[in-house]
Amino acid sequence: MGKAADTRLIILQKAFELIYRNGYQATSIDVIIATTQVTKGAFYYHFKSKEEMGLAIIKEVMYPGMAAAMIEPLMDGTDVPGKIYRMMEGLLLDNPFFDVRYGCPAINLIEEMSPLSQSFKSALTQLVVRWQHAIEHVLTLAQQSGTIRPDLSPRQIALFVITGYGGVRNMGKVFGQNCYKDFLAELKRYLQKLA
Amino acid sequence: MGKAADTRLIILQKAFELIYRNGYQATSIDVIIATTQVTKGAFYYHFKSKEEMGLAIIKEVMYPGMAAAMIEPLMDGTDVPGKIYRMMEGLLLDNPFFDVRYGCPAINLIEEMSPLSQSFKSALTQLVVRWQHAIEHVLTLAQQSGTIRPDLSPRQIALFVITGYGGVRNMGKVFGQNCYKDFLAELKRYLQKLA
DNA sequence: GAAAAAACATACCACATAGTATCTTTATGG
DNA sequence: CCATAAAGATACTATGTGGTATGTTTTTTC
Repeated sequence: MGKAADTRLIILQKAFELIYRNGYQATSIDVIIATTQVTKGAFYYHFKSKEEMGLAIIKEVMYPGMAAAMIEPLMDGTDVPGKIYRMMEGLLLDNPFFDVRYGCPAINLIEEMSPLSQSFKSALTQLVVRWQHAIEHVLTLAQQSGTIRPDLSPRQIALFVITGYGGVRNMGKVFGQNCYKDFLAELKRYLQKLA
Repeated sequence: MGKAADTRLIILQKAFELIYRNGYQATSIDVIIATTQVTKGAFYYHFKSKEEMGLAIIKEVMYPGMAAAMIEPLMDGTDVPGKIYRMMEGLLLDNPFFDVRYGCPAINLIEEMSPLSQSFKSALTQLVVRWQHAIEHVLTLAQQSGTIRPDLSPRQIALFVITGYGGVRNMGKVFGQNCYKDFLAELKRYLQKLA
């Protein structure tokens, strides 16, 4: 990797962490360049505005990250409710980067920026839609192979799972880690009843 | 009501709306006093800081509001799953103040401020705990009267319902009103299976 | 190895921010 | 009706903000 591409990536990653912990609007360019040791000139050479940097974070940091944690775990294996459950468990309990106090970077950004910026909203909608479609897809396959009931709506179930995730990330901020366990227990019960 | 108490209330209500739409940190004192036509001197006579105003909004505007919309609908009647469902439906579809684009004021504030301020976190935890206890309470009663299964955990179910709410408010920001309907349909299915 | 472009550095600007100091007006109790 | 305190108005400050102008250094290209 060239040195220029390297500083660009440093900015994206550090800014991602700062925004994750403090919010997009509360993260100033000045603290980003302070923590990255990158000067303002370098910053504005790589990004023409703060918004452009924010969108790059979504597309270049969050898209790949969510694919790894939210979609790949659904790929192989046949026990669909089990796969969905373990994907959720992995997200909530095993991911070493996520902190219960700060929730989920994607959910945080949706919450803060969707109403304020159409560009952010579009990029974040993409992200959620991909996840929903992945869940919906494995549910449809399970329905075709007869492991979950045919009268259920995969799209509806996928949405329900996703809303549960978004909500428990929110509740975790006030209740702490304990509510992750309770949520997972009830999610498991819910998923088992799909059969 | 005295004139002084009146301006205090005006500030709380207008600031509540502004924060609901734009977030707490993005809502400046200057725009609050501009939209309320209250001078800065008057503002700082009633609140010693922005944080004190924020906490007053939670306690004096949000507590009563949530009691009316989230707890009272659970009070009378016997069909507990039905009451929980209608409470949720009322919140999502009937409440004329809430706007799908801006989500839920309480959820927004939890998302933004819980990690940043212990005072906000405490006040907001109170709010959520009260709701959870109210739901848990009616579920326990239903369990005692035998209308829902005895092996289920009311606390766990209450948390699951609340997380669903928080999540769908989040998803509404990207998906719009449609996902409210889908969520409600799946919630109804989930609640009926508690019997 | 020099010209050209890419990458970075520094100093600055206009504006917004929360909060304060100091004043004037309005209500209230005797 | 007057003294006193409550309520409100105005001007100001220190700091932070995103962004720019204008430089210097480093890398590429021929």
